[in-house]
Order: sequence, then structure tokens, then C-alpha cells
Amino acid sequence: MNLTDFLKNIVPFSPEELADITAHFEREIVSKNQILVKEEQVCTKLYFVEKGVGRSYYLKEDGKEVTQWFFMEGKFMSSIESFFQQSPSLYYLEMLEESVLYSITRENLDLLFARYHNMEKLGRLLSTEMLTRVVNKLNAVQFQTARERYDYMLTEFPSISSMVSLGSIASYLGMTQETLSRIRRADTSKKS
Amino acid sequence: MNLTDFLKNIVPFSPEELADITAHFEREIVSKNQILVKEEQVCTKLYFVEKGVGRSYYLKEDGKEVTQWFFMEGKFMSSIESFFQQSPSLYYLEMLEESVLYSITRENLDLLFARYHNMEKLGRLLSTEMLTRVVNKLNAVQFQTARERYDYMLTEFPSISSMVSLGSIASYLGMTQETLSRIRRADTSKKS
DNA sequence: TTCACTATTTGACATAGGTCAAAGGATACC
DNA sequence: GGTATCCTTTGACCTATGTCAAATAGTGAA
Repeated sequence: MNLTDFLKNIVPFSPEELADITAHFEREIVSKNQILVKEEQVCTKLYFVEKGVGRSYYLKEDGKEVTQWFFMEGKFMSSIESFFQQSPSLYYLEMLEESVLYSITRENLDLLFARYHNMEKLGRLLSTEMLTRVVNKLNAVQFQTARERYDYMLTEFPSISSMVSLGSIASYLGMTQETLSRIRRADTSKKS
Repeated sequence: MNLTDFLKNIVPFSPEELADITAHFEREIVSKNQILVKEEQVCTKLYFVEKGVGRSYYLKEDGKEVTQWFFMEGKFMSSIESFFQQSPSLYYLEMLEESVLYSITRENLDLLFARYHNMEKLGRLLSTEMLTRVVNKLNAVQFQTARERYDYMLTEFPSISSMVSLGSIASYLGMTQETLSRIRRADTSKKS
């Protein structure tokens, strides 16, 4: 999914707006397992994932990684609170594959927000979309069994299983990898 | 917290903008336990809580109420996905006390978004703020013990305990009311 | 004040899912 | 192609929290 097409599909930008907006993004190629932002750093950029997959995660006191979110192709990726509040990030941002990203700095984004009413609208729409996704996950995590949470994940990120490790997915779902492994086994034996 | 003051504190609206914006809101007095929106209904309004407290909740298959969020004074309240996507609400919206609300319809809000760049900015800022709050709750619910989640809640909604029932708070925190009751007991005996 | 009703606390017991440890499988590098 | 490393699966056991049921405390109406 290409940035220009993505933007056009959400808000009816004029060609001039689109050209100016995309000109403020920078193309970046990053390698597998590259860290974009570390915990405690301020996240200075917002990324659009043209190709690849990313995740945000944090380290619990005991050193275990906990996946907070997956960022698929055609989505924006950032440590949101850090980026918007210029506060130290609670999370790491990592690409799980070799990826093509388009990044924009906070200053440039603010400039575009101020310059184009349409851009502000884009920001609002993307933000509410993300909000509803997070709310969905919250409901899954809070009120569903391990089994149901796994099913929820398959609807939110259908192709994730083949792309990332068991442990990353398990911590995203709030369970141990052993539990996830057992759920999968139950699945395969059932469907055979 | 008054609507005009609230708006001014977030975005530097001109006096004319402010007057026009607030003119599109309608004052509503609602009684204790009044339901603003039922499950399956489309939520037609966004509410600003000038006085009172509200909550959103949904009913599990077994009929149990699960609190999804509390809306305190000086906050906006709605069934967000329903309001913005004009889809049937997954939640009930209920006021827990006699309350003073300012409501705006989707049409009027869209009109203001289209009319004022500043209004669009307000929408974006409120949406990202809510997003970070929900993410905080998600992290609490997903990775913390019942005890820690209770502490998280006291920071997010410090005064809530005295305002709403044990059961509402417990389901918000993803635990049973018995567990919450035991946590509280541990607290009081410790602090005496 | 008493009664009826609702909310909270307490206790006994059950269980989903966690922890720890070990065994297989897969991958990649030399 | 062999071996070191990492990832996934499996097993045995444990614990935090849930469930169910009963006792107690609060609250409002008459």
C-alpha cells in the first residue's frame, strides 16, 4: 500500500495538497529486527509502513518483552504518546522484517496540520480509527478467555501468525507462549 | 468545568468561533441512572459532562454488566464508534448521578469540523488524548495484577470510589467484586 | 424505628492459565 | 553436512482469581 493512495482514500486531498504532504515524508529502508525507537527515547517520527511489519513492545521488570501492538502494511506506526507529547517512550518500536517506511517529523507534521484543514481532518480520522481498534483489543483482553482472544487476533491481524514469533503474539494477547501453543494444538487436531 | 473554558484551554479559539461552536450544543439535565443510549441504538450525540458522572457498559451473554469507561466532569462522553461511524452501539451510556450535559449532534459537529480548522484540531487532540488513556488502561488490564489495576484506577479516576458501586468498578477493572472487596480490605487494614 | 431491599464482605472450594523444566524441531553458519 | 542456537511443544505442578453461597451492613420508605 502506497502512501499517496492511502491518504487519498481517507480524505479528498487536492493533487497539490497531496504532493506537498508526501514531499514532507522521507523514505527509509530498515532491516529486520531494527529498532526505531528505544524505551526512554522521545519518538521523533511518525512512520507509514509501505512494506513490512512492525511492533511496539515494552520490557517488564523481569525483563520479559511484552508486545503492545502490531503495525501492518498500509498503517501508521509510532510510539503515539511519545510522539505527540514529546515525552520519553514507554515502548520500543521494532521492525520484524526488512521494511520500507515513510517517516515524518513532528515539526513537519505540525506544519502540515496547520497548513491544511484536510490534514487535520486526516489526523482526526486516523486517531479515532486507532482508538476504536484499541478499544476492541481492550474488550478482548479484559473479558475473553485465552481461546477467544486468539480468535479476536485472527480477525484484527489475519496474517500475523506466519510473520512473527509465537512469543510476540502470546504477549500481545496477554498469555504465555505455552498457553498459545496449546491453543494452536487444539485447533489443528480439531480441524484435521 | 464549563464547556467554553474547556474548549479555550485546548485550542485558542477566537471569541466568535467559541460563540458559534457553543451555540451548536444543547444543555440537558438528566436524572440519576438515566440511560442516554442503549445497546444496538445508534448514538446520535456527543456529550460534554459539565456536572455529574457517566459510564459506558455492555451486557455479557450471561447478562452481567461490564463497565467499559467512566466519564467524569469536564470530559466528553459518547459511544465513540457508534457516534463516529453511525453504527449500532455496543454499549449502554448511563449517567450515575443527576447531571448537566451539553450535547451536539453528528451533523452539527461535522458542520463545525468543516467550518473551523481549529475545531478539527480540537477533535484530533481530544481523540489522541483519549487514545493514550485507553492504551494506559489496556496495559493495566493486560499485564498487571488485580492489586496493581486497582492502583492504576485510583490515578485515572481518583474520586470514583465514592461515586459508583463496587460492582461497576470491579467490572471496569476486569475482576469480580469479591476480589475488589478483598483488595480494599487489605488496604484499610494495612493503613490503619 | 422498623421493614424491605440492595450492596458489600466473607468463606469454602474450583479452575484457567501461569511457572518451571525438559525435550523436540527448525535454522543458520562454518 | 554437522553443530550451535533459537523457537516451539509438552508435561507436572502451582497459584491468583473466579464461582457459589451465606452472612452482614447500609439505605430509604412508611
